[in-house]
Amino acid sequence: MLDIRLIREKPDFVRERLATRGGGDEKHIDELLRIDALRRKDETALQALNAERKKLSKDIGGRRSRGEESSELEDRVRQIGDDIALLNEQTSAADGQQRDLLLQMPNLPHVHAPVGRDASANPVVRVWGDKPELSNPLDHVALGVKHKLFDLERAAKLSGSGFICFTGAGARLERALIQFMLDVHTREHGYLELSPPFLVRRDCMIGTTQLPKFESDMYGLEGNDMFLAPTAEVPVTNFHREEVLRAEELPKKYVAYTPCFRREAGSAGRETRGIIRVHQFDKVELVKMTTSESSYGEHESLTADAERILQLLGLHYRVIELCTGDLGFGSAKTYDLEVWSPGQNAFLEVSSCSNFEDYQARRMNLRHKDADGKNRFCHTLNGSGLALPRLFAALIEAGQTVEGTIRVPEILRPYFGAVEIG
RNA sequence: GGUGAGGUGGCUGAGUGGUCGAAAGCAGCGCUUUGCUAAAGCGCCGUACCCCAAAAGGGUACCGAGGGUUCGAAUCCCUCCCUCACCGCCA
Repeated sequence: MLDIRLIREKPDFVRERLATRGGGDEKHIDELLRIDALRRKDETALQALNAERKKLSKDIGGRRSRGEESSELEDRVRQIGDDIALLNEQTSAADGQQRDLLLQMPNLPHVHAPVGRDASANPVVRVWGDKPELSNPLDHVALGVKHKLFDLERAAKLSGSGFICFTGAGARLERALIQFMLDVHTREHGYLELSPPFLVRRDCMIGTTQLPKFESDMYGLEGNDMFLAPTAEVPVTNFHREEVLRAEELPKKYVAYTPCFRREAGSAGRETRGIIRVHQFDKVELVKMTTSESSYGEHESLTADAERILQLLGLHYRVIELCTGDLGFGSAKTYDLEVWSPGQNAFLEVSSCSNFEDYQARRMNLRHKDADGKNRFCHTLNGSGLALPRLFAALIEAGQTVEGTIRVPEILRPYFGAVEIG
């Protein structure tokens, strides 16, 4: 969430930055300023009353211990107590309103973020590799059916549409990719592997900004106030919530494999063919916690770490930067990695690498000591490294041969156990 | 799920209604002493917010969380969360 002091001191700057998102959030700044001013006025008055009560109560204690009369003092304090109760209610109401508004307000896009309305304005940052030359390539659904890599009809019988059941070589390829990616990130890129819970508390979902605004996209548990994590970002970024980290232990670098659960409410019929958009999918996620000074450098290297997977697999991809209108709620800067899908003749998003600056950290109260011993909010970053179903789809489409088999990249051999499917 | 014991500052740990934001010790920082190391002595050493143009300074809140009792709560009562032990159940 945004720093109320920044809003107070530079409201025009905040308004201008928010306006680049095009979501109309800048309109709430005046309301926020009004509530903030009211809150501070009431808080000051409340503190004066508390000080008076504190002093008088001590006087009463002193008088009583000397056996003196104190009833008129007690009456006065009782009166003050009533005033305090009233003011207290007002200030905490204002405090709650302020917090609610701040939680609904997205992060400020970085000042250098490309300005644009939607995805069509996202600039391509770089391209790696070339499109494979395939004549009349099959798409991943046809390949999946042909080689019995997954069974969508039976998955629907179990859980409805939008679920995958990988089968045979498909299940093995899925597992091989997970293991391969975890090994690269832990052994070559220096991330510490976590295997976190998949169910998380409401506070964690607020911390990483899935809540309160996007609750309808989440799977919640009846009677438990817990949620199925929509991404490992939630448990991993919240791992150090409410902690004060030492500067020398930063950056923290974590990698985690988890399944991800998303209702995808409202997206029925959109990109829903095959395994491209589903309610449950596997993902390997990268998370970093850094200082404000190093976060943008760490953002570049995190993105490079995710790209490395596609390079090792020999898959053609491009990196785009999200423009202000397409940027995620909590992000200040995001690169998306898009892998080439020969079957669909399109690029598929397989990773989104974001710098949240201190936006999530402020919600989670995640801080670190700086050189002066002061507590400062960390910067948090994350990126998929990578998301499985789309990677899987691109991989089998790109690997298909004229003989009708699917070539598996050499580097997966130790994990998959074979170089070919079919 | 049941019963019992607990949750106090970076750590250990005292504190059962007032002068307690909290003893003491450890760790940390500064100074003094010292041939180095070590030791000793003295001082400093929580967080958030509010007031103040700012600094200096002042103030309020916080002893797991939230309510309640009281003139006054770390301390008494209630609910919840968490930890530990035992029982039940169980991969």
